[in-house]
Amino acid sequence: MPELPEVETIRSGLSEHILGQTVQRVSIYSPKLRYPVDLNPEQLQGQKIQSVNRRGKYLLFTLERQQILCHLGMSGRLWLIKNDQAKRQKHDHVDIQLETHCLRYHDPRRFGLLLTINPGEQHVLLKNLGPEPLTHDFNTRYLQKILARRQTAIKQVIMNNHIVVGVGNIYANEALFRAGIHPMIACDTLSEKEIQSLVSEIKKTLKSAIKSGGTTLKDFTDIRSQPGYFSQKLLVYGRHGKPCLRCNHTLEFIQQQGRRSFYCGVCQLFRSS
DNA sequence: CGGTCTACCTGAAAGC
DNA sequence: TGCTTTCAGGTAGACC
Repeated sequence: MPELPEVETIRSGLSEHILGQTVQRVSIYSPKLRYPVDLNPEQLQGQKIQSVNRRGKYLLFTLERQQILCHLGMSGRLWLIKNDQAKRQKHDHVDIQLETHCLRYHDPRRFGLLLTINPGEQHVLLKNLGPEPLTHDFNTRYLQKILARRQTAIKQVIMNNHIVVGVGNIYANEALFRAGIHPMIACDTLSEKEIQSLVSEIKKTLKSAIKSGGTTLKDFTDIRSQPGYFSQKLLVYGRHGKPCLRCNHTLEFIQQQGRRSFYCGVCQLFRSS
């Protein structure tokens, strides 16, 4: 579900409310996520939350003696609920009871994860991640080098979190449209100008989505159940059959690696290699 | 190493 | 109405 802007929206919302709070109790109702939840309630109890950070689509909660790594997968959600409203529903898997609120992990499809990181440990899931797209480490020269030694469609490259983190199906489609690049073009045929434009549009799209509080398609909300408003600014995602907002040509979609790619055949001309 | 495909899981929507 | 099929925001790991 959530891509970088949605995770960032959750991170900043949580930060405002839970920093400095002490864990009162941890309840694991169902440990069956992508990996079994390995949080240790006894160890966590009494620890203060010092920071909430984000790496790609991962959230990292730093406590006094441990860190908690969290990924929301496709359908994971984190809610902050007031203590008196804490009645459990289907697919609520873990509660972290704090002083004023309960931090609740909910995930119908169970593709997410909640894992412990011990001090000094470099978690294997974080080890081989690419640069953050909103830092200078993600730049034209970097992407140029990567693209030159690969032979696959450009969309797959920008969705590969070993190359750049945080770009999922929605923002890959949006950024490619804004850069005028067809999703199926072989990545090693992009010009320097196109690569520059793509890097720039990825950054701009993500920043703009963060500003809007993320994208709500079906059910994304922030920790207070407010939807994100970037859905109203989507130019191609989910708009197949509708007119391109730039040239009026009817938008199309193709299946690519099992995922849908939405594009405008006029604004994003295909060329074979 | 790089590229492609599958599996993990549930629910909503579409198709019949 | 109800049964079946398809699809969904992610990504590690198996395979070639």
